[in-house]
Amino acid sequence: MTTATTSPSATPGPPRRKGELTAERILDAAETLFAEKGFEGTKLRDVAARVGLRNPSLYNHFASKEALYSAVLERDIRPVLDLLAKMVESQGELSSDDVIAGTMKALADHPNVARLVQHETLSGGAHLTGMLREFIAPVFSQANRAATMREVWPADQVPLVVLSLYNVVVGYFTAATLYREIQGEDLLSSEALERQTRFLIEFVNRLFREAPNRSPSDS
Amino acid sequence: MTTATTSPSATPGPPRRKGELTAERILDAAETLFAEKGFEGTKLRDVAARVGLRNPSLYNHFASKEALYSAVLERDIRPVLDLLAKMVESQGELSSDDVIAGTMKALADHPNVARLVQHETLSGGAHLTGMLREFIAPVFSQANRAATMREVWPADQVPLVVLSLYNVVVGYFTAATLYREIQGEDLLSSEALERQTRFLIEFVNRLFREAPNRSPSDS
Amino acid sequence: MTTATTSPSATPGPPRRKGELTAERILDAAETLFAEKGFEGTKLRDVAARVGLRNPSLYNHFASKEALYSAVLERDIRPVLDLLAKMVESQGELSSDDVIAGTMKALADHPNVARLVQHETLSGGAHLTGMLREFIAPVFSQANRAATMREVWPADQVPLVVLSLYNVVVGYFTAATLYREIQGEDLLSSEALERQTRFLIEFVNRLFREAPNRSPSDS
Amino acid sequence: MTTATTSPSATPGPPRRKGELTAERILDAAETLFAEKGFEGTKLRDVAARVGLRNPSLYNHFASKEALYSAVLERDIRPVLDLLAKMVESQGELSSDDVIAGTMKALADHPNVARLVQHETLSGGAHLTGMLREFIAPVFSQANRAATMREVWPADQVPLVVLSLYNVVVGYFTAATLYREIQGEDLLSSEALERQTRFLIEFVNRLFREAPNRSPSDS
DNA sequence: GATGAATGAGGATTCATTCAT
DNA sequence: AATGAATGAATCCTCATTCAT
Repeated sequence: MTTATTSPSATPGPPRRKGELTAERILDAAETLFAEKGFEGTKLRDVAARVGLRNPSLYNHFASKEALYSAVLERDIRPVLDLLAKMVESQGELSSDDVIAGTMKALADHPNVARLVQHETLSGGAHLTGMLREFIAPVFSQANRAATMREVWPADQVPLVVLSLYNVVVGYFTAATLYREIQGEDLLSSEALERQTRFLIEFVNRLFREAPNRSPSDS
Repeated sequence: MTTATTSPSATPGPPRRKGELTAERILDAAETLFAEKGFEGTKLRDVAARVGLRNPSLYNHFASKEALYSAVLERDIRPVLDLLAKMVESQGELSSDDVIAGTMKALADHPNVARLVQHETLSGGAHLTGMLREFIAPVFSQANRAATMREVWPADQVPLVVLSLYNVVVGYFTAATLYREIQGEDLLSSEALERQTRFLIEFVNRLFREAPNRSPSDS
Repeated sequence: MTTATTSPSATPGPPRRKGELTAERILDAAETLFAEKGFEGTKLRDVAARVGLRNPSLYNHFASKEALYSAVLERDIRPVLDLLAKMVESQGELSSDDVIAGTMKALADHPNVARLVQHETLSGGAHLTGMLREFIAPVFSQANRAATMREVWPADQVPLVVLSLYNVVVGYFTAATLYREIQGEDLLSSEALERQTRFLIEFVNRLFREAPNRSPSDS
Repeated sequence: MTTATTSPSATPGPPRRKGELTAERILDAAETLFAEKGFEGTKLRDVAARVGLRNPSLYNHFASKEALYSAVLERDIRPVLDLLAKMVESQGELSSDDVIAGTMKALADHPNVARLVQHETLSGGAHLTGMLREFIAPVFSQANRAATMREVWPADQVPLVVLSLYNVVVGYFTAATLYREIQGEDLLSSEALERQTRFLIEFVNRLFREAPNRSPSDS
């Protein structure tokens, strides 16, 4: 009906990457819905409808709802975690400001990532496959180490600072929808995102300031 | 069965109201499940099973799944919001430390509240009745006002501080389940909660500390 | 709630026929609903609500929904059939006008009877217990005999005349509800019922007129 | 399974539209059951079973039980009403005998129509869509006008004659099931239907015969 | 006699998934 | 690659009925 692939064998140029494109569009639609309604709340029919397909067509691209969900997580969360991992590793070369700006940029490009992660967090992360889990612990560990090095917070509170920062960053995106409805402002606009980035830098600055005489040019 | 009505006709103290108790237990079970799986992910059968009932019995106490969900939100969120509203109102009399400690205590008593709210936040809050919504905006407004008075943050970032604090507080409970699984520590233990409270006080302290000559001469 | 039998043992006069009255009121409510919605379409809850009772209270008066339905049929149809049977038997003494007027009066007193019978007729009469069935055949037979004696209609059409008369009489009440809604007139008002009675007399008159010279004073 | 698609790929004539056929068969099954048991008394499972389907498969063809019921009414009643409307309009060209014969033929082809209409009539016609309702009033009006022109019945009784005719025609089909069980004769056999048609013609004939000096000199 | 609570049976509906086309 | 049709499993919900109070 919608797709009228006239002749099945004539297009010579680009070998009809229509399939890939469709899969991508399915992922996009699924990302949006999974982010809003979670796994159980998302109906494949709605995903298909967003792409202009019927329900069963999704199975030409993904083996199951679970597979689709995993693919979304993989596609969306993986890059962010990779980025974080990279930042955390080469932490010596990057100022914390750079890390913040970089993270914010990564999340701003895929605002649904934060919401997907929140859903997983709420439900205990049953879907956070091992692959992804392996990333989280290291990231937290590294962050803990970095925070410890600042020698500002007592050891037993360092993980709480890290968790707080995590929540501030993630929560910003989580709250965006409701915030707009209640406060009337779009937290995902580029201005808002820039402001939040600036804010985060100052925010972290304050959290780790003090100590002897640590100037920002210190690290 | 579960309710130990000792003697069938003698209980003089509390008038036998097995019904109310059942409703309460249903709310408890529903709270737990809604908090973990969200509205769609929660099956009424599971709720009933937790109370030792069959599925249809729930309808003797709540008209529908929606009604049950609303009742849970109402019962759980309302008191917290009331508390917040009260605190925010009598802001002059309470130190910010008291507000923090009070809020933490309220949430610690009902750790699921934060998760329920997060679910609502993610899905756009379609279930947050107007009554409840009316509370949210004022609380944020008051918090904004209070934060503004500190004259620490520029006006356009005050809401971001407030939102961040909100996310830190709520996110702490949201992350508890996953945190335990990954970090092996129970954030809901009384020690952890006390630590978090202490941390939050210092946290806020730092965020609003009188700007210690923020590096005009510094950089 | 509704029934406030103040003291359980004091009323000396009439030995509290409240029970009977309740049963009667239940029958009334059930009659109305069964007539409108049929057996399956009628919910005991609705019946109870009409009497100001809760669902289970009906079981203090009737053993089951089936029993209640049978009781309604019994109470309502029986007298009409009895009347018909009596009329048909003593046909020599009654003019057809009297039979018509009598039947109409009986049905007018219980306008739901016709509708109950129609429901049974439509569904094949599974509930028309033997008792009631025994009545129908004789009534039709007698009516056939009476009609045959008029020597107006050919033998093979006599049953059709009888059936038609039956349908005219019963259908009048059946159509009342819809008729009012569409034509805006209440067929059950006393004026309408009188008019219909007069009409029926003339109607029958016409159907059986002709023949030699049968005058109304003939019989 | 049920549909004998002789060869799976050869049928040249009618383009394979198994779907439409299935929908048609569902309508058939639903018609039968709705006619007998009414809306509430009909279980979708039974409808599906008659077509050799499982319950949920019906939803591939009709959105809901209500939609299925409406579709049945629409499909079945509409043509009959259209026919009546047409007849009533071109009343000048058709003898009343033709109208009677035509109506009987239409109803004989779909004997369930009368029963469906009776169910609706009994329950107040909540399901008769406005579209269909619009037809009923005109048909009655036209019939009233036609009957009035005969100048046989007094004005206030004309609607009663029309209603009676309606009841005689519809009631014949309504009573068929029970009649067979009690009288042992099938009113829907072609002989019976022909006889009834003949009867109806004579019946109407008598009802509208020029008043043969109705016994002014008679009594 | 009335009712709150509980429930087995069932009924409409949804949904993920399969399969033939 | 897309889809109409079919379906098993499950879900929410209704209802008649029971029972203890």
